[in-house]
Amino acid sequence: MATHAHHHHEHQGHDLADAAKSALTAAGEQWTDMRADIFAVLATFDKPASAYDIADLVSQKRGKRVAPNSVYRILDLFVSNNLASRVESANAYLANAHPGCLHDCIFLICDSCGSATHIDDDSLTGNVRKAAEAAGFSAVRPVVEVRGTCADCD
Amino acid sequence: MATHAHHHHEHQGHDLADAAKSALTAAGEQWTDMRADIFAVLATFDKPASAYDIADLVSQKRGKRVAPNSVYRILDLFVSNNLASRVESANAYLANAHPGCLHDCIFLICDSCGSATHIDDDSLTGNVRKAAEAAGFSAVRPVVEVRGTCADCD
DNA sequence: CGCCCGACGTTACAACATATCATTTAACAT
DNA sequence: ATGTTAAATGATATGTTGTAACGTCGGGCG
Repeated sequence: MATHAHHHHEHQGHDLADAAKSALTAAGEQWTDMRADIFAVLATFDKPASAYDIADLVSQKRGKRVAPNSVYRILDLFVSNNLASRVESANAYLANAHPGCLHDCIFLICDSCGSATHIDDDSLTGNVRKAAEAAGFSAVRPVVEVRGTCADCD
Repeated sequence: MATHAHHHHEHQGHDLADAAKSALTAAGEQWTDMRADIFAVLATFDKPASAYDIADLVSQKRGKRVAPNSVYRILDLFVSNNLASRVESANAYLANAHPGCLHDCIFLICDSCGSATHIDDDSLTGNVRKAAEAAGFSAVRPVVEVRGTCADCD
């Protein structure tokens, strides 16, 4: 794997794991071996990873079966703390490249190769929030995803 | 439930079923008893209905087990022809109040009561499409949903 | 009639998610 | 060090959602 291409403020590899650890501990949660392993595996994916995918890989890595429910517990924790996002239209998860920094994420998922790219557009998601609030909704959490075909698969 | 509030151009009840039938036949598809039953059941819901919910109700209605499989097939057909929409964040389906008329729908789903409301905002979804296309995606299908708490549950 | 094709039935299974309770580990006071 | 408590994880079971594969039935058409 290449070493750097440090772009604007995104982490990757060990750097990313460190950032995740910091964000989680800053939130008063523990950074356990299990959590580290699950995060590490999740971070290797460039497409949304299902809890079962992760469970399998972590099981291999540890030489001991890790049950899906353990993975779900930790993924939920990650999502709550912005270390990861759930991609609703894929029933799967992605590591967040900028833990601790919170956005309403927009995901583009390629129906052909399954890869996902992530864009932030706060004005766009802000408008989604506004529209929901105008309709009387509160505590809103936008889910903005786009299914389509990526440039590589075109 | 109130009786009317005929707003701009939405169908309901028998009227809606008729519109659905027209739209489907216009697309060269058949309007069978099974399809009519499934659509009728789907249209009774004011919250996203799972394929299994529908299967159960249609089974009752017909006095004969209808397998989820059959329901999925027909729901897929409905979705393809704009008679219904899939709500990704709920793994469930909603009848479309204006069959034949195509929009990128925005759904607001209440986490408390589960009800869903539907809004159209073509400029908003248009911007989502544009953002995806700017990122090199084609044949895009926006998924814009908002989880939150509705006014009634507030 | 014989053929094809679309719709639906049947069965089986794969994939995703949660509930419940037991066990282990960490934190901390005694 | 040891007991107490709460958090984290393990184990098992089950519930929910979604597909695959193939069989049957009935209508349209040569």
